Amino acid sequence: MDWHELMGRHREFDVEKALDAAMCVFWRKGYEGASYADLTQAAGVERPALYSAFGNKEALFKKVLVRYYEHHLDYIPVALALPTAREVAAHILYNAIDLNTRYPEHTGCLGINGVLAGSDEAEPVRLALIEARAEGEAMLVERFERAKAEGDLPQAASAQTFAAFLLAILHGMAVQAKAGFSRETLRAVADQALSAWPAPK
Amino acid sequence: MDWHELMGRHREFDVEKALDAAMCVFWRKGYEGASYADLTQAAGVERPALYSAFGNKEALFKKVLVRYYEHHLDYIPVALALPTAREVAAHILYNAIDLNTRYPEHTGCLGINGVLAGSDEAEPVRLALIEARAEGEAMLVERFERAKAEGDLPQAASAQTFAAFLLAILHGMAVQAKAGFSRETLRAVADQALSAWPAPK
DNA sequence: GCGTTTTAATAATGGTCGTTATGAAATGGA
DNA sequence: TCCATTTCATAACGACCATTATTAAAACGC
Repeated sequence: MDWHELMGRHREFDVEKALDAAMCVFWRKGYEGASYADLTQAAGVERPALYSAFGNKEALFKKVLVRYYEHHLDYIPVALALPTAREVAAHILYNAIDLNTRYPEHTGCLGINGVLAGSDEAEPVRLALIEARAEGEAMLVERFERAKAEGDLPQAASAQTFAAFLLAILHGMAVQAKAGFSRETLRAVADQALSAWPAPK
Repeated sequence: MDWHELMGRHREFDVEKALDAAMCVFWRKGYEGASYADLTQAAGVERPALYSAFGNKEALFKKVLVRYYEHHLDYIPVALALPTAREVAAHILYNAIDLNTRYPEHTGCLGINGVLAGSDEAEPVRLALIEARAEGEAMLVERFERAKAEGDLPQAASAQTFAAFLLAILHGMAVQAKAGFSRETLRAVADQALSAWPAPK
């Protein structure tokens, strides 16, 4: 490699910095929502320079994805080396939480956002969907408060937590269904979630 | 209402059918991935007819969303009326699974897909992301198989199920982070998930 | 310094997007 | 029958999209 650096004009921009800039844009706006104008502006590089360095938009996103796994999902191999499965799960979960909330300008996960986020003019629709889910969540919270009052859930339990947990499972299953998971697998996920449920009384 | 039906030419297409057709398209392709050409073709209606009946693309999606809640999420109020919180959760979970897998041409949830799915030419990227998650899932399955061999997970447990469950939580938390959930709420969700984890030995 | 090779910058390409004039056809009231 | 009103169909609009010719500039080996 690098044999081509011996001749010709040198590249004037930092490839790694440009890749990080592109990652920020994709992380925030998603794949389709990120226009090439956004990417070149964030990288401070003209269009043909990005093309010659990384290929087209799809190739650039895939390079960004590799970098994301190497630089931000490096806690996963660490977790996999832990002694117990519970520690594995805990390590992954807590590190994912940190990653999802560390950068205010691009929350969540690049992989999910990559196809969940969208361009700016789609924001009203995103907000409408978020609001719709929030209404559902509020109904669940109210219902679980009633359950506490009826002794159906322990007094120490948080209705808000149970609602958020249930919604997380629902969102996760929806993403998995989109990814082609079988009904039986989803059923097993749901049963596993229910096994965490406190017994009545 | 309907005062305007007394005069002028009558509408020649069924508004409800057009709304259902638009719902199918949005469900499969997401909001941004669904072009107005897709919508008019699916509805069998010319462009200005859709505009005059429902407004622009955003207004049409919101009308579709209302219809989705009324026609496909009607199991939620039913669930909320069940006697125990566990039954509420179980009813919602199982009905969501059915909804997510009932229609092969538009799997998952309209709400999630609305901002998760995309247009056809973004499919290579979707597949790349799905493959990346599948690799992570495979690593988790392998790790949990080892845990079973080490007595860290019960022999009766399914490593595949635990991996799918953990991924569902991760996906759900990513969606929630994107929706603005606080770090503390996500932490509570993770702890709730871990409370379902079987104890070692 | 010359020639070769690579990058940089400007600008243009074809295509698709969401949205909308425009005018013809149809309907009911007067 | 004629008018007011609404829908229908064709076609066009400007904007933005991802992608690339094209030309100028820079850096090396010789």
